[in-house]
Amino acid sequence: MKKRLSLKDIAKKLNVSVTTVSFVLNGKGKEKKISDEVIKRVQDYVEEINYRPNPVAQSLRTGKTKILVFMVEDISNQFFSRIARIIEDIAYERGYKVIFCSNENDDNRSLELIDLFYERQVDGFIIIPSPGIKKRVEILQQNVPVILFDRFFEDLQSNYAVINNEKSAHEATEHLIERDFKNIGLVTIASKQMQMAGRKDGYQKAISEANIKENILEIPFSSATKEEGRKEIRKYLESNNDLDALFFATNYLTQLGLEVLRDHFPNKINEIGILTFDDNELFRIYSPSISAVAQPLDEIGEELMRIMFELLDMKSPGSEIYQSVLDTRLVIRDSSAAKVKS
Amino acid sequence: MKKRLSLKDIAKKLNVSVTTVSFVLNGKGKEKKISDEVIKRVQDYVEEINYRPNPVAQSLRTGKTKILVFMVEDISNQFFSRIARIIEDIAYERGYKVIFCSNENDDNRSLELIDLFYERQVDGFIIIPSPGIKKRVEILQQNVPVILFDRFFEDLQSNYAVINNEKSAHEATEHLIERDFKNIGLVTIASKQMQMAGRKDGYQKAISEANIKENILEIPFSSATKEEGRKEIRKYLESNNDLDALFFATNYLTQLGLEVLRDHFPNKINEIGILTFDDNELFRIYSPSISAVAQPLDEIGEELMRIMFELLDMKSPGSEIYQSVLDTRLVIRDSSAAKVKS
DNA sequence: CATGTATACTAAACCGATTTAGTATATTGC
DNA sequence: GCAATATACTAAATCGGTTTAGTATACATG
Repeated sequence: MKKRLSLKDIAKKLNVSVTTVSFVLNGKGKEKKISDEVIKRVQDYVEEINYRPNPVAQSLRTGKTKILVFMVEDISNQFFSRIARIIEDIAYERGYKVIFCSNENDDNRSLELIDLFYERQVDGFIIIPSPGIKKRVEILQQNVPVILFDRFFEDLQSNYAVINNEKSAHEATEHLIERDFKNIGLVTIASKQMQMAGRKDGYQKAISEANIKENILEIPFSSATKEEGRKEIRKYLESNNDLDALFFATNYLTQLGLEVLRDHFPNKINEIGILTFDDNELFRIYSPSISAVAQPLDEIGEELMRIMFELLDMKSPGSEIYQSVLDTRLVIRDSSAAKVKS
Repeated sequence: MKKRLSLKDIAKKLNVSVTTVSFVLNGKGKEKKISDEVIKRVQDYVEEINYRPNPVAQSLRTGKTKILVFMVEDISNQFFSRIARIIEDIAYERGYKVIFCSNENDDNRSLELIDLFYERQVDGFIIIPSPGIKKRVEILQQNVPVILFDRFFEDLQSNYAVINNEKSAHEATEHLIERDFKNIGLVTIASKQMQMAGRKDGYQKAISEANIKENILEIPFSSATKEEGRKEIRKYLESNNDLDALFFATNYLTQLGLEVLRDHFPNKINEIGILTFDDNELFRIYSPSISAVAQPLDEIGEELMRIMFELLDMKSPGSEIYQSVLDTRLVIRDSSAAKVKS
């Protein structure tokens, strides 16, 4: 494979200066008073040899890399990889590449990754922030476009696209109440993260409005291994025999819950109402199919990129703030059908 | 945020040359006869200001970007995103970043992406090749490390890490036979891709060894939308009422199959044996839990990266070929338990 | 005819590193 | 004491673009 050609080679071949070629390539021919004849010669030759400028050199000079970073908790999680896929498509259409990375919701990892990519001069960040990186985000967004999603910091002005967790959980709980469930348990994780708090609030609000009693299992975050989680849920179900519906605050918990039901309460699965936050294939295919609060993945992806391009097109970062709160969709399936009471 | 410092700034500050600083930073101080005193002064200052060389400039000069490309059909597919996660971790440990991209199993998209990233001077490619890119892979691998996975081209010498599809399908089918299933249907897609062919071969071999009759549904690849797929499977089940077990050749088909069973043959799910290629959460959690041929995701990821680093550490690309065929694990769950025949 | 202003281009600086090819001084060998 | 070698460092080229600041020529104007 022959060596790649450079501007210099082209210039030499055409007997013009590197500058001229560069101007033409960047569409500044007219503006820079290059004659039509030369413009055509350059364009034709460039076409002929299928020349493409070296992006690394361009990045060095311009400080722009046409690379965006998409940082989530764990890219192997459906929710994140689905959005990743959407973002990838939109980015490539505009000539941007995307580097995905997983921060494990760990502050140190997040900070390392941010530094790493900031150094690499990526053009923008889309981040699910781990709890303790507010300071870094604040500084970062003064230098480069940053958009948070899934959650944000209440006391930091920043760009974000999130869903309305409280409203969604409220509606979902109301749905269960409408379907005549009277003793609805919420299974969540003990976490101060805003999206979890919002879901809990929504649940509590609907419960108290209906004048029934709340019943919450908060699984300690530290003991959130699968085994521990299952144990907690099992204990909860055993000691709350009168529950007639379960609302799981994340898909992860729902999966644990379904396993527990299958393995230890096989009859209950068709007697108890089940509703989950975050939809995925599993819940659609499961038998019974599981009702779910579906986040609008396409919308989230599109919104994130819409904001990103607004920010990229602006001259001064930080001069305007974009904040989107999107609505979820309640997907009603068999698991929340009113049950025939025995 | 103050401007980032460059080698020049450091050199000026310390009254040495840029060259000296560069040598020290690259650990060539001793070799280049820089005095211990100067080495220390440079190191201390660099430490103090927490200087990190500009990776873009380094890339321009060295031609290396420390970026790898991981190209799969669709990054939002569990199978791929799980491997992506493993690769990400290993790569970062060695200072490499990974760009993930989805080729949709489309040749044009694959070629575009390859060109795009080759231009960007990425250091290596890990690729699930779409059917028609053999030529490009052949050329590519002469210039940069390339490893194929999931499938490869039979008539092209290349690095790859794949699983033994035939053996896996053979074992899986044997397992069903052992469990006393007598009329085992294979549901696959009509595709000449080697991994699909291998799975079919393994199934057929086991069937003929057991002296029972084969029964194959090949869903045309073109009509492989969800709706079409479900229709095909439904028709198949209706017209093959005597099937007592189903072996799905991909997890995608299994999902369709489970839906069809749930919606149209609700009793059959517990009467019929079910086995799937490619394990995932869904199958573990499903009720009944679904037996599966599990690809060793960690091993695949680790093997890919092991080979990648071998190739990266070599001076001349292409001087050695690495080919790995990994074994799968048969995860036996409830769906393949011997059924009580009525 | 001298001056001003378009036109059509180019030389050279620059981005920030790495690396080759030196140079100046000190030390060693004979 | 003088050439050869080692030591300790540096100037400048290079990677491949973009961009600033010119230059040379043609043409118009008073």
